Amino acid sequence: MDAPGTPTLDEVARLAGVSRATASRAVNGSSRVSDRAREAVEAAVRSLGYVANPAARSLATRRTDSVAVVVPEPDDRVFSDPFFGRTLTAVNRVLAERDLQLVLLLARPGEEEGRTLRYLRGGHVDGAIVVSHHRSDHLAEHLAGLGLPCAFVGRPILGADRVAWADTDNVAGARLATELLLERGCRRIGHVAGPGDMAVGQDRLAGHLAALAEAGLDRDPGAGPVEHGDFTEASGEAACARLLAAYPDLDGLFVASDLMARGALRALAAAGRSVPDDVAVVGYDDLGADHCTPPLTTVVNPAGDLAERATRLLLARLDDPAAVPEPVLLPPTLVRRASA
Amino acid sequence: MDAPGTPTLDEVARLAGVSRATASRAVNGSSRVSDRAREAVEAAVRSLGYVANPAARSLATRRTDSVAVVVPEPDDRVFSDPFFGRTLTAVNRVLAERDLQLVLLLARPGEEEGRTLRYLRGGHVDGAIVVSHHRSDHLAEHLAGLGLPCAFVGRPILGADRVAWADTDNVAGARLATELLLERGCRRIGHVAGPGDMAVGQDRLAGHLAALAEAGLDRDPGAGPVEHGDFTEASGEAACARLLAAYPDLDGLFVASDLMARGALRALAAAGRSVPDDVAVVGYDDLGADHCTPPLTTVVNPAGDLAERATRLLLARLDDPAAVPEPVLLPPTLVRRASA
DNA sequence: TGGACGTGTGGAAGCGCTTCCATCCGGTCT
DNA sequence: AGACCGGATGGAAGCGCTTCCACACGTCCA
Repeated sequence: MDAPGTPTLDEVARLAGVSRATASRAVNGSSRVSDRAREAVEAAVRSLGYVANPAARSLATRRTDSVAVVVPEPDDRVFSDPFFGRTLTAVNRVLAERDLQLVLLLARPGEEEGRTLRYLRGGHVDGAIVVSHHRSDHLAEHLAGLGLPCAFVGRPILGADRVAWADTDNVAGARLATELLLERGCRRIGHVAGPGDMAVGQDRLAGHLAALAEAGLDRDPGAGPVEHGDFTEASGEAACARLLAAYPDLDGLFVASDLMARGALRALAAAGRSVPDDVAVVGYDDLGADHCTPPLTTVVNPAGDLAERATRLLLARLDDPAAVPEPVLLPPTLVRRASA
Repeated sequence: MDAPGTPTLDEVARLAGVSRATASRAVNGSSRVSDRAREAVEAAVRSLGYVANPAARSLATRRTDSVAVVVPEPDDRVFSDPFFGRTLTAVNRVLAERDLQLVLLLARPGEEEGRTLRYLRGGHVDGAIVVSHHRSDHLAEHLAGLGLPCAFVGRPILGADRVAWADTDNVAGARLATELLLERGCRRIGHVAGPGDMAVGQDRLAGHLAALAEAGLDRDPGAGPVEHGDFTEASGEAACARLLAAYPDLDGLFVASDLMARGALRALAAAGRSVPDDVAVVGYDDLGADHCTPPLTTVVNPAGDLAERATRLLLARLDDPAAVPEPVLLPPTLVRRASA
């Protein structure tokens, strides 16, 4: 790992004519160092090209100065869904403010959360941010049990009271979307829902059904034009096709994510339906929605904000492990474009 | 970083009734351990839930068991260009075989390579894989100078003889693409090129020009219908628009990446040109090319293979630092679809 | 039967850093 | 002038692990 002649703090101290203790204090910007000593050390550091050995430092301080971002999704989704791009970008930016390194932990297909959990327990990181959490991964409970500081982007479906999290109010957002379709006069409204094992999928479905119920369009739970996707474009297309097959007279469609909505638009086009005239469509997320044809009316899910808030919650935990952070819940807003 | 009561190797050894040295050997699967001792240690590890402290291990072994992937691009490109997704997925898979952790190092906008270089020099990782390297980052030279084992995905533009790399033959690929357009009968062929400060941009341009020259369509270097983009969809659209404005009679277009080609198709549609009848288009990469309208004829750039080959080159270097690996150069192939 | 050899084991030395604690020093207060 | 104080400093312990080395103990062969 180190180049052969990597200088150590000892050599810096010797060159600067101070003890290793003082050199360490100078390097770490401690106050209890005279200007004279500090300058000597700084000069020595420069002339030797000294860089502290992170393993040694970490061993002594019991900190690693790095934070894991855990994404229990296959890599291809992470690198194709703009939601993750936004999220990781924001997390990275906030962590960089404090010189913390981001370590991306992806679930690899076919493996349980064992490997990830082992990594987190192994003391490789000071804390974790969990992004796309599913019911079955039990991450909130595991992490709370571990005592590892953590924060969730999106309310955890289990153990939400034991960890910090930031989310948008997905129930309210879905209600907004559905109400818009109702106002437009749609009466046979379908829903391409997110995964049933994620809070975001459940909440958007719940908000949608609540709005329908208020409008007197009750339906039996579990019945009606609802098909689940997994937040990929392909799943949105397939779900929409199933919906059209079962309910050919659909006049409105609420899709639980813009990426799925993009797939749905393709299915609608393939079925010869015009949007919004035959079927009005509302998406969710406002990620790439303006690049669809037609541009998508959607609910804003401020992924960057959310990630930043979650990261700051984590930072607060790192600063003061005793602090019990309040969850953050942001209000949704609707953006009207051409599709509804 | 550690939970308060994290068990140490000492406690494992005590519980197993052996010395710490033996416990260490057992944990690391050394051969020089009796079955009796090994089983006792394994039992102790299980009952205590022992996980080795990576900092301590790394300090003693001078290894970190992690590898950096360096991408000198802004995060938003990394998370939107499918090329990176493929690449990172493949690297991650190969590293996982050896239980190496991937650490993603993105250039943050507005900062020089200082931070990245500091990290690499700091001994945080055992080696590095560099993905989208530009002339000005001088990464090949820096890394070779550092003595840090590394491998490049895509031939480095400077210092290619000092580091390991894997690439496809981009000159040959561009030639293939251009020849196809020529065979089709195109005579006024434009090119949306990649960045001029990357080997891949230069090579694809060179192959294109070589094919034109062979067909007797020489042109002054630097002149003619060539516009550069930066491998984003938006830049492809803009470059194509510039091309159409300057050369309204274009009948063929070779675009140096599929993502840019997608943008180019949009520009062509906006200009009312039909593809392939008015303008035949060939892309490069075969990433999402089949999802374009019309589906894109393109040159296959096997991003996953490339990344895997580069990663294996790195692993070989890690196993035997003295080994001087041969560069890998894969042949390109053409995929015909509707656009040309 | 004695030496050579191989195998499993433990003691102990470090890896490079931080930080507690004792010490020292110059200045201030009484 | 002496006690006192606070800031700067160095010595040394220790973070948890690996690994060199020495040693004990059989085994095997001459």
